Order: sequence, then structure tokens, then C-alpha cells
Amino acid sequence: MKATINDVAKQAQVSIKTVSRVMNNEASVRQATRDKVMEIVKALNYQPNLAARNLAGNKSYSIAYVYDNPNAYYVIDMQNGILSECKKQGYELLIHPCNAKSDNVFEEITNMVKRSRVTGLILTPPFSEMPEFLETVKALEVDVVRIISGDKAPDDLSPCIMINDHAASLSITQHLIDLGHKQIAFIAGGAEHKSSIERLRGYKQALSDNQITLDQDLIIEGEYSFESGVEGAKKLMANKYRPTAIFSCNDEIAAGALFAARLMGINIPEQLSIAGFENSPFSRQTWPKLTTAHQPNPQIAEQATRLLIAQSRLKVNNPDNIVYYTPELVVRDSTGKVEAI
Amino acid sequence: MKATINDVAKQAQVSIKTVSRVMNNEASVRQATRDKVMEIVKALNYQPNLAARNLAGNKSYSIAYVYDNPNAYYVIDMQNGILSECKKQGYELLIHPCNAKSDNVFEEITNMVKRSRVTGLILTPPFSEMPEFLETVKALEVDVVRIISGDKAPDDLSPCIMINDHAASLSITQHLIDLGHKQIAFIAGGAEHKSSIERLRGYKQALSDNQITLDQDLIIEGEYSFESGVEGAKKLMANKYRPTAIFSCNDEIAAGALFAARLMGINIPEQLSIAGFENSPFSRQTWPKLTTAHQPNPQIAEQATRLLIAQSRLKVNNPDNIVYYTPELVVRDSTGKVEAI
DNA sequence: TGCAAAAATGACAGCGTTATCAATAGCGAG
DNA sequence: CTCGCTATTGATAACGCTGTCATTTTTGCA
Repeated sequence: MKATINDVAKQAQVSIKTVSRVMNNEASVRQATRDKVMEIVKALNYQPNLAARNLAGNKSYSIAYVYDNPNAYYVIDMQNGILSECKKQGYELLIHPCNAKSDNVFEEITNMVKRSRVTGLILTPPFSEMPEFLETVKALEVDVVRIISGDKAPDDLSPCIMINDHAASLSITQHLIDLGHKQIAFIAGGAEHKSSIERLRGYKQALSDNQITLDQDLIIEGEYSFESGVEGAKKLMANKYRPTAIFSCNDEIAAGALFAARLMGINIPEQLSIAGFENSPFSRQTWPKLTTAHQPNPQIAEQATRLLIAQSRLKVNNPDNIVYYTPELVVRDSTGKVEAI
Repeated sequence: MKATINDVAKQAQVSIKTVSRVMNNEASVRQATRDKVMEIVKALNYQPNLAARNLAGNKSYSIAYVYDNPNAYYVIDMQNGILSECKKQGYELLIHPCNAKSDNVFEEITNMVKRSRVTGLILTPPFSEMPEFLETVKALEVDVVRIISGDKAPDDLSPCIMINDHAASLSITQHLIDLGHKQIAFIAGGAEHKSSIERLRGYKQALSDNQITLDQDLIIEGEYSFESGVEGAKKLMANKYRPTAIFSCNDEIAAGALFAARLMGINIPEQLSIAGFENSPFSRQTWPKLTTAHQPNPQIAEQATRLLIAQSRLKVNNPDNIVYYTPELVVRDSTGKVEAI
């Protein structure tokens, strides 16, 4: 039924090894031979059996995306980016959502890697920022690319994508300050996320750069969720001294804050400016549309996949393995000048 | 390094075949033997090599989810449901987004199936409703479960999940009518989606059941997107006779309609009621929250996966392969009584 | 034209499972 | 205690590919 390497070899009158060489784009095959083989391959619509290939080569031409993230837009963007690069390179993708807080994550990942023999893992926060997790993974002999928040390459030069949340946060906060805001609140996304910490750091730095005193009452410990935005904004607006702007740690929180403002009859941006982060579809589907920072997740995912596959071939750690991104300010309608009250 | 079946067999002092039997839960292994083997398996943390298993068994213990859907929430819900069942049954999931309108989808899917030897496919609309596509797939000897819109089982009793959009749409429309609305508009989701057609059919039926004359100007040919909702609502509200309610074919469209209403300064639900469909997170993250119909996608996905795996073992078509769901009305704040104008 | 070196090709042994079918152990009846 | 049957177990051949290393062909140069 389905053509095998033997069928191709027979018809092309070469050995199976030569067919294998052609299929894997190895050097030292005469062009004429290559053409002849490819012709038969097309005629028979031959597709190498992945199981056989994996078994024989003891590698898998597949990678896994390990994540723990409730944000559907983020996950889909990542997936699509990874898949697009996988397709180009002939790799398969296994997706592996799992709970970072469960006590058997280590075991779970270990078993997954052993079973399916993936060549590499793509890790996003929080996994990419958990030292013990990375330790476990190192013992597994799989390649790893991490997407992390920060601007300083890791000492071992292991492949990763660095997202400069600090710089992006700085420019969002500066944007608010430039609009005349002085009472700027911040709704954080959870201390277990380095991105939240970095964004908070950028916020604080911008205030201090502009000689604005930090008011601890304006910083809310939230988490990355719509509900958290709702709660945070309610709390903030119940303050005696209401902020004139809220910088939310991501778009989902911002959407929640917007929702709460609406409940309280507060007009955006006339009475309150709200900024998000991430530029997810969320930010375009609220009214008014959100000012935010654009984080090109699909490209980041593609890049990560490229790094991972390159790593699996070369196994050398060097500075080229580190790629930097800084999300860029996108000004929309949810932020405006401070009004005289 | 990694334990193989041979290691286990040696230590347990049985043949590899016996280990294989234990691992596959086959009958006719004495309990004592089974226990002994399992003990060693645990001690060595043995994980069968999937590649070898697939190759030898000529099956793959993996399924693919083939889809073409821009709705991140839907896709994630489906994925999570499928994965949850896959985990229980020891299957892997390959995700395969692809463009239903591209002319080489057939080839693409054929190659994917040949390469990775998936045992089955989970198809959602539009693929599950494309006769030519199903024809192609049938030639591939893979099992298939389809999730489709309708209430009548297919003649061949092939496994599928039927979503009764017609009935659900009927009850949403009835809800609007019960609130006193007579001028009810409908924004459709694209004629290539059976769900849209069925929902439209339900809408029409409800009107006719209540002796309300259908007004063609109140039916907008849209597509399943936020933008489409924005456009649709703008068009409708520019009519001389404005509708008092808009039934949007899904929550995303409804969110768009809400957005447009806001732009035009129309209060929801006082001046206009808006209903969606699907009960996606969207519907809870708008202000006001959307009245909608709840479609339990994760459960549907789990059920579909269960059917698929059962099918791959039994290969019998019978009425038990068909499972029916009717989305249920969820009343929230975006719909209300008609106000005297 | 001949010869060494390089390039291209091939033969065959795994890879770690499952499948087939033969072999052995266990058990009840006579 | 033995025979015959069934329940359990095992020996070994696939599965379709890649890796190793030997062999053949081609190339370059004296």
C-alpha cells in the first residue's frame, strides 16, 4: 500500500542507503542519482516513515512545546510560530500543557521526553525561569530553548530569547507621564512571573527618572487575568486619591480594568487612562482600543524553533544563540491627556 | 542510559514478549508475573519507546487534530479536551492547522497521515463538512471523528458529534422575543459554515413560530470575526428602522457589535439587546456581559477523542458512535426588555 | 595512460518494539 | 498417575529506516 524506501530503491535501481541519503539531503550523492531518486519518490508519493526513522536514528525530528499559560491568544500565537518553522524543517510538534505548580511536573516531563524521544523543548515562563526545572531537564539530554524576560544573556550562553520587558515598560510609563499623569497605578501579574517583576521595575524606574514619588498604594499585586484587572481597578478607584492612569501588566488585566471602570461609570480616557501590554487581540477588541506594547509572539516562536533545531545539530553554545526583543509602544485610544478636574 | 524492554525482561526473568503483554494490558498473563514485571518497570522507570512500538505495530498511538479556525479560544478548548483524553489513553496529539481553501489541503493531509501514521483524525468545521475532503480521507485508512452542526445522524453511522445549533438558536431567539423584541437582526457567520446556516434556520423558525415577519434587511451576511460584528452592527443601525435586538452568530461577532454600538453611543441593553453564541471567554469579558448559548467545547473534544480511540479498536459503525449536544441558553446582561421609545 | 586519492555507492547490522506460532506449565478427569 | 486440554510464556522474525564500513567509480595529475 504505502511505498517504503525499498520500493523506491528498487525502482530507482540504487541501494536503500542512497535513497536515504537523498531524503536527508546528505552531500556526496551525484546530481544525476539524486534526480533519478527524486523522480521515483514523487511518482510513488513516498513519505519516509517517521517511526522507522526515529528508531533507527535514535532521534525524533520532533520537539515539544511545554507551557503553563491560561492565555489562549498567547499559546495559539506561539504554537503557530513554532509550527510554521517546524514545517519548513520537517519537524513535528508535540504540545504539552502542564501545571507548573503540581509536584510531579518533573516526573511528567521526564516521562514525556523518554517516551517520545523529542529532540528539544521550547520553554516559556514560568518553566523557562524555574531553576530546579531546568536542572531536571538538563539531565534528560534534550536541547532546550528558553523564552525569558530580561536583558542579560545567561552565563552559559545556552540558547534563549530575551524579552526586554524593562525597556518596554519604561516607554509605556514614560508615555503616560508625557501625557501629564503623575498618579499612575500599576496592576502586577504575579511575582512568580519574571515578566511582571521586570515590568514593575521599568515602571518604577520611569517614575524615578521623572522625579515622581512612588506611592505603594498605587501598586496592586494581581495576576495575569481579566478578573484580576477588575478587582485591581475597583480597589484603586476606591482610594481616596484616585490614580489618573493605570498601567496593567498585560492586556487581559487592562481589559478587566476597563470593564471595572465602565461598571463604575468612569470614562476612558477622559477620566482615566489605561495601558496594557502584549498587543494581543484583546487590546483591539475593547472599547476604546488599548494602548499597549507590541510583543511579536509568532516571530519569537519561530526564532526560538530555529535556534532549537540549529542547536540540535551543532551543540555549541555561543552568543549567536541569544536573541533579543524589545516590545514596542503602540498608542491607541485608552490613554489620553490628564484633564483638569 | 534509558531502560529498554530487554532490561526489564532480564531483571524480571521473563521474555520480552511477556513484558510487552504487561505493558499493553493484554490478557493471559498470570497476576504474579504481571506484578513482578510491573515492579521492575517502576524500579527502572521504564517507558516504552514509541518509535519502536509504532514501527513494529504499524500503528501510532497518536491522533491529529486538523482545523482551520481563527478563534483562539475555540482551538485551545478543543486541544485541551483532546489532550486530556489522550493522556488517559496514552495517545499523542499532533496539531495540524491548515487552510481549508488552499488547493493542496488534500495533498497536505495525505502526506501528514502517511508520514506520521496517525491512527485517527479529529475534524472540526469546515473540514468535517467538506464532502470531497472526507472522500480523500477515507482513502487513507485512518479513523475519523467529525464534529458537525446538525441533528440528524449521517447515514453511514460514522462516528461524530452533532451540535444542535438549530435548537439552541431557536431558544436564543425565543428569549429575545419573550423580552418583547420584534425587530430582531441576525449577523451570520459565513455560508461555508453549517453552524451559521443552522443558527440562521433556528432564528427564522423562531420568528415564524411567533408570527413575526422576516425582514431580509435585518439579516447580515458576515463572517466569524470581531470586525464583521463591528461592520454588521454599523450597517444595521444605519437602517431607517433600527432593530431593537441583534442576534450575532457567535460571541466574537457579538463583541464586535457591542463595540460598534459603543462607538455610536448606543446603550446596551437599554437601547439595543445583543446576544452571542458559544459562551467563550469573550462573552464574559465585554461590558455588559453577553447573553449567549453555552457550547461545552472541552467536553465535546474529550468525547470525540473517546469515540475516535474506541473506533480505532473496534471498527464498527453503530448508533452509539453518534453523540448529540444542544448548547444551552445563558442569560446575562446584554439583553433586556424593549423600552418604549 | 596509469595510479592514488577522493567521491559515490552499497551490504548489512542494528534500533526497540509487536506479531506469529511453537513450547511449556498447570489442571481436571478418568 | 497419566492423558489431554487450556492458560501462560517464549524464540524469533519482522517493521522501515540510519549508521558503519567496505567497495566501486570517478577524478586529478604525473
